[in-house]
Amino acid sequence: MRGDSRLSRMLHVLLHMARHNTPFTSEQIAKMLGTNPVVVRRTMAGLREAGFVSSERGRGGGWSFVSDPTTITLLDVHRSVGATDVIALGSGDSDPACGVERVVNHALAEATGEAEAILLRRLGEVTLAELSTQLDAICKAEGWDDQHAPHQG
Amino acid sequence: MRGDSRLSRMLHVLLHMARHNTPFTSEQIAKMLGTNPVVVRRTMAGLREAGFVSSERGRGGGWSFVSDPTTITLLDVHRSVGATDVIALGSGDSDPACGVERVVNHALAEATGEAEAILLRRLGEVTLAELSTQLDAICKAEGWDDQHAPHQG
DNA sequence: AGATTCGTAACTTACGATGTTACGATATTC
DNA sequence: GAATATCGTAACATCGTAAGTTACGAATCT
Repeated sequence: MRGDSRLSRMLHVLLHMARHNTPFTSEQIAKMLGTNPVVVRRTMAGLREAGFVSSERGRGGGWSFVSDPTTITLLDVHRSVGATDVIALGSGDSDPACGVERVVNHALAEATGEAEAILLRRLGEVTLAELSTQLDAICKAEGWDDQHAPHQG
Repeated sequence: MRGDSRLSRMLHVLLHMARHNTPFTSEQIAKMLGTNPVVVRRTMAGLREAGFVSSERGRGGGWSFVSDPTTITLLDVHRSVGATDVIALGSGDSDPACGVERVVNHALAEATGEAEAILLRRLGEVTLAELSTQLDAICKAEGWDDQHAPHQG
């Protein structure tokens, strides 16, 4: 897999957490995502700042979902993990004297701007609650219990 | 500037070349782009394979535009430079057993897929000839001759 | 006090685009 | 045919970002 996996990972975690009452430790989440507890804390710090989760230290501590899944969109999560530019097509100088560069920059900005706008709009249209509903359908169709579904990734 | 600048740079070069008859050396192009002749050759090799330009070795050699600007779209150039995924939002495992991951992957693929489709469509709708026409307008409005316009970038 | 768990700094690794050096191949000029 | 100009390409270095790792301090519970 290439690029930034933070959004994907955090959605994964949030979906699980929104369906359980007990806190998850960074260790557990790291196993769930196939990564390291420090990476989990680092990434989830953004979710905490956004108010989506809380963390408690010490024995019995861990991460808890403390918000309303119907109000959190994928865009909210995307922003909370501190993602930068999603579209990697750079234009050159931002204030070019060269007319050629100005024409090129403008054409590229048109295309990438619209694509990025669409992406953010789509992310903003989907809530965690909607994903959870989709998950219900899968669990039911395959006779799964979310708690015991396999977790290779 | 962040990300991949190859498309931007190659459009810059192609626009210049399409308006002149003499070949450009890698050295000249490198100065134009603020980079290195080797980078120019490396990137323009893709344009040559696509049939948009040709290169000649030895004294008096260099790069020449050998195609029709009305038939080359920005998408053609984008593809010829060997660009990979433009949208950097990765999903996790491509064939996950975990239902949560399947739901997340699907939601992200929907959003990024549509954004990428829009981007490619837009790039495919603009030809080099159209950019050249826009450039004519700028040159005329500002009393420029393309040959002598400044080239800081 | 001891165990658990998060917070965070510091360092390393991985990867792709870019930059640089070096040298060989080819074409022109004299 | 020697000198020069120019591309072709390999090899290596640099840079930015996400990710992985180690280490240790802070907080909380038993």
